[in-house]
Amino acid sequence: MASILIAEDDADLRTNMVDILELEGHQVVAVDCAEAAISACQQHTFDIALMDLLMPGMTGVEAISNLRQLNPFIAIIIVTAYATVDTAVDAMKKGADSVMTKPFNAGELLMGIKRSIAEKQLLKSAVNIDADSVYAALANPLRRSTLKQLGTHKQLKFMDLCRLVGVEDHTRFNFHLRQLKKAGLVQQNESKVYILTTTGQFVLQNHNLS
Amino acid sequence: MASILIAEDDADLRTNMVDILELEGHQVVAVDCAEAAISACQQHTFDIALMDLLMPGMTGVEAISNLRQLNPFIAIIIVTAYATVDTAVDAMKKGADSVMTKPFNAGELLMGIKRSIAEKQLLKSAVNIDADSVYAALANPLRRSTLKQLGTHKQLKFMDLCRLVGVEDHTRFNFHLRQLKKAGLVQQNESKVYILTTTGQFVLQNHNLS
DNA sequence: TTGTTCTGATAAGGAAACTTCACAATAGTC
DNA sequence: GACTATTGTGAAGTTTCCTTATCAGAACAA
Repeated sequence: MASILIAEDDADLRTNMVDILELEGHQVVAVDCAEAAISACQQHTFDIALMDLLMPGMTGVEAISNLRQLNPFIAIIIVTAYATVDTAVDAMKKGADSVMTKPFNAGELLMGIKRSIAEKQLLKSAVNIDADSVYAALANPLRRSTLKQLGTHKQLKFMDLCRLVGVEDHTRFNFHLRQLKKAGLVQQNESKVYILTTTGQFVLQNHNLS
Repeated sequence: MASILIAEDDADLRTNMVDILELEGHQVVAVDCAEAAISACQQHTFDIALMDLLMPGMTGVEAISNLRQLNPFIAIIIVTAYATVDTAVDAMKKGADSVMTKPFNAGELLMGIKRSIAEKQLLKSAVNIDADSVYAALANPLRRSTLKQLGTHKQLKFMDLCRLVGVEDHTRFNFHLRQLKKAGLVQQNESKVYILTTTGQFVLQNHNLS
C-alpha cells in the first residue's frame, strides 16, 4: 500500500512496528537513528516517515527539515513515549505532520498511518495543478484581489465583483476574470455566478496572498 | 505593545488574564465565546488571539478558520485545561499557532505571548516582499527550477547553475537569473557566487514549488 | 603568450500580456 | 414597449516578457 520509513532505536518496538505494517501490506524500511533515516530518504522516496523523537544522535524533530528537503511530500509522524503538549506543539511547529504517543497498539498505529495518507492525498491532488498558469495568474494584484474577494464572499455576480475589486472598466476586469478562469482558479456555477474552484480555494488558503 | 484578543468563558480566569496582560502594557479585548471573538475580529485587527478550547457554542479550534479569514496574520493560541497530545496536534493541524495548557501562571502566559509575537515577526517581514514581482518571477518554470537548485546546493557558480537547470543557452539563462535578482529572490555574494536571499529562502520553503 | 571557458552587457525581434475601444445580447425596471 | 444596467465578444493598440544574436572583459589552462 504505502512506502513507510521507520526510525526507532528500540529494536523490539522496531521489529514489532515493521511486523504490524508489513502484515497490512505496506512496504517498510526500518533504521535505528535519524541519520540513517536521512540517508535512506536519499535512496528511496517514502510516503511516510515514523520518527522516534529520542534516539542516539539527532532527534526525530531535528531531522524533519532534512527529510522534507529530500522529499517535500513525505508525511512525517513523530513518535515518542515522553510526549507532552509542549513537545507535540514544538514538533508541529518544526514541520511534523502528526505526533503519536508510545505505547500504542496495532490499531492505533494503522489508524495514524491511514489518516496521514488521507491528509497527504489532499495536498497531492493540489500539486497536480498547473504551476505555470497559477503563478502567472497570481502575478497580477488585481487578480489576487479578485481571488480574495471571492474567498470571503463565496459567490458574486460579475458587476458586484468588479466593483468590490475597484475597477471601473468592466471589460478590463473581464479580461482578468477570464485569465483566472483559464488558470482554473475561478469558475461560474449554473446560474452564471462566479465562485472559486477547489484549486482556487486551495491556493487562497496556502498562499497568504497580499 | 501588542493587541490581544481573549476568548474565555470562565469570568475569573478571563479578568485575571486581562490584568496580567494589561499590566505588561498590552492592549486587550476580552470576550466570553468564540462567536463574540469573530465579531470582535471584524472590528479590530489583533496581533494575537487567545482562544479557550471549550466554550459554550463554537469551540476555539472551530473558530480558527473564521478568525484567519478575517485577519491572515493573527497568531492564534489555543488555551485549554484538557489538553492532550491528540487535541494539541489536532489544533495545530487546524491552523493554531500554539497550544497552552491551563493552569498557567503569569510568567508562562507572557512567555507564550512573547514567543508567538517573535514567530509572527518572521512572517511579517516576509510579507513585506513585493508580491507582484515574486509571483511574476515564479510564473516561469525555468526560474522555479533555478530557485530549487539554489535551495539544495546553497551556492552555485553561473555556469554550474545553468547546466543544472538544463539550459544550453547561457545568455538566455542569464536573463532569467537577472529577473530573479530583480525580484529579490537571488543575490550574488562577494565572490560573485549565486545564493538565495532570505526572501528567496522563505519563498522556497513556503511555496512548495513544483 | 595564446586560446578557451566563464560571465555578462546590449540590442533587435517576436510572443505574450494587458488596456482600450466599439459593439451586442440579455435581463431587469419603469 | 422603452430604457437602463448587466454581461459579455472581438479587434485594435501598447506595454512587457522572452528569445536570440553579437560582442567583450575576466579567469584560467596549455
